[in-house]
Amino acid sequence: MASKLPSNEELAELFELLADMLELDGADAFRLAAYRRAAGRIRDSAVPVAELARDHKATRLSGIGSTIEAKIVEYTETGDLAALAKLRAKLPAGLVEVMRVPGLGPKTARKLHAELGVQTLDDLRAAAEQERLRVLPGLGAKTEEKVLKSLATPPRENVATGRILLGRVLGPVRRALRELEESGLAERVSEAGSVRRRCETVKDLDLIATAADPPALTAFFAGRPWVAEVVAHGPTKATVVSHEGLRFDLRVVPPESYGSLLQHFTGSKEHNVALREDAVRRGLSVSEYGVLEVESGQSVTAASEEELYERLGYSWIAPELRENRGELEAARNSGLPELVSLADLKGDLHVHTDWSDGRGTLEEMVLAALERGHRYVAICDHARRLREGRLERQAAEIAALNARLRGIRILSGVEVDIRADGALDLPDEQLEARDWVMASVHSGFDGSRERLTGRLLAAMDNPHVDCIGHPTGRKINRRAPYELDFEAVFKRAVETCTFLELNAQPDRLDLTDVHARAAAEAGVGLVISTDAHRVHELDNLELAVAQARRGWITPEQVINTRQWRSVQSLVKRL
DNA sequence: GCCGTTTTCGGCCCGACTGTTTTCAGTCG
Repeated sequence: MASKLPSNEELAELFELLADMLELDGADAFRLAAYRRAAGRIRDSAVPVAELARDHKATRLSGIGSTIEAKIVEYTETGDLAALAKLRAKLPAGLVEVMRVPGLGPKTARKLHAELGVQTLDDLRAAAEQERLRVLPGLGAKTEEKVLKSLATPPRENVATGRILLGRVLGPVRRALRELEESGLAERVSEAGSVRRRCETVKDLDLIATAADPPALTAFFAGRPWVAEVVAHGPTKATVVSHEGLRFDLRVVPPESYGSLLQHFTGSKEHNVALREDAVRRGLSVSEYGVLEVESGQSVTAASEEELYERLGYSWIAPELRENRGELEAARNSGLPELVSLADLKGDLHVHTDWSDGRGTLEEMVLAALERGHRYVAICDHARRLREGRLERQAAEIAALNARLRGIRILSGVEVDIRADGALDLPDEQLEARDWVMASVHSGFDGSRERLTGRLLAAMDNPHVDCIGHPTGRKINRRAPYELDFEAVFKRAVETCTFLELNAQPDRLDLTDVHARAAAEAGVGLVISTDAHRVHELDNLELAVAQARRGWITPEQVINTRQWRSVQSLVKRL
């Protein structure tokens, strides 16, 4: 049957909803955790889990057992789950939102529904306004006040996408860290949380420090000129909001448990839970303060993360890997990959100029690339803007600049559109004349999975196409990726020696960490490039490197860690 | 519901904070 299979995202949301509803229904907490873990696992998977389930292979993923596999099949075949329908009949759907109001939870929401008939956020607001919440045991005037405040402040739409692009926060975070270091009041300072793990989007910015005089440090921090609002300010903790609207959380911790606390606040939650579960099996109890040997009652603190991981039998794990995607096992068996770093990259293979929609001139972009230490840069303006002899004129200008400049090789590249029928918007003779060809989809994103996969396969079959640009077309927070048969794409990429891009635009980061990892495991060569349209966007490279590191990518798996001569030896031959 | 170098049954991370409470349940990260 060729009917459309649900995407991983759709399945993940399905099981999250099921968990939410079960939670309201008072189901066993471990059962909920199991559904939520499975949802995360499905979202993280690079292959369509619906397909795996159909073939009875989904249980190979840890966290997915026969019950959940059966539910995936049921959903695929019927479009719904009987379990969910039963819960829907019992509980109003709006109650899930009520449960998510800060300070409330499943137990309280259920009580509100049973005792006061609350079904929606509007019901909740009315009940709080009429001071009816306080009649319930465990709730009081404070709760009413809190509920009304959180219902009034953020418009609901923004809550869903309240995550900020990594590219927007790295600068402000570094500024804050530098100021803390230069204040003379801090001994050790580090970023923590999701920004330290270099997640593609983040919510709060966590900072950790040690200091001889903690209150002086938090006071210093709360008094920075870029602080627009001090949300909380105590002797060891300060929460502030910057003028850019970024929320910073500084914690000052005792030096002897710096390692434990940094590890704890770096997360992820999933990583920490798995680490602690594993420790329990070994008779150890891990908390943010140290490691307790349960039997002897002996407790040790860890001043560094290295010490902590070593104590638990692991080698140190790079923050980007801490997502419970196999890193703990690898760290126990000395199987962690050597991760690619920014310094490994020798050149940028996707840069625009004002020959198309870029803002910098050819020379400005090239000089900026040279300043950043690149040995080569591929100028890849849009082919549709280089008609009527402009492509050849640009090639001449590139040749002239190459003759004039030392230390960097300018490649005459081009970015061609992959049209709806898979054809490219430049004839083969013109492609052949260029040093480097990126092919990308810029239209028709809403086509079927078969159709978009077919377009990419056709582009890869072209003998002049070196690399597929931003392969899934997603824009974080704005546009979902188009659906692809990744297995087929990876296979064809290997067969045709076509590379796949890991695009560094802050809202693209495409391929994602998960797909980059799957591609590399399939043997696909990856290109990490900026797609820069302005000089300063050349600095975005580090965002894509971070994403690659989150995908376990090694320097060897990235094509542009090599000198141009070696890259040339890897591209497809006619 | 998942899972197994103590287990196919009986476990499943840990601590802080809050509001409402005289010892704690619920929520949060």
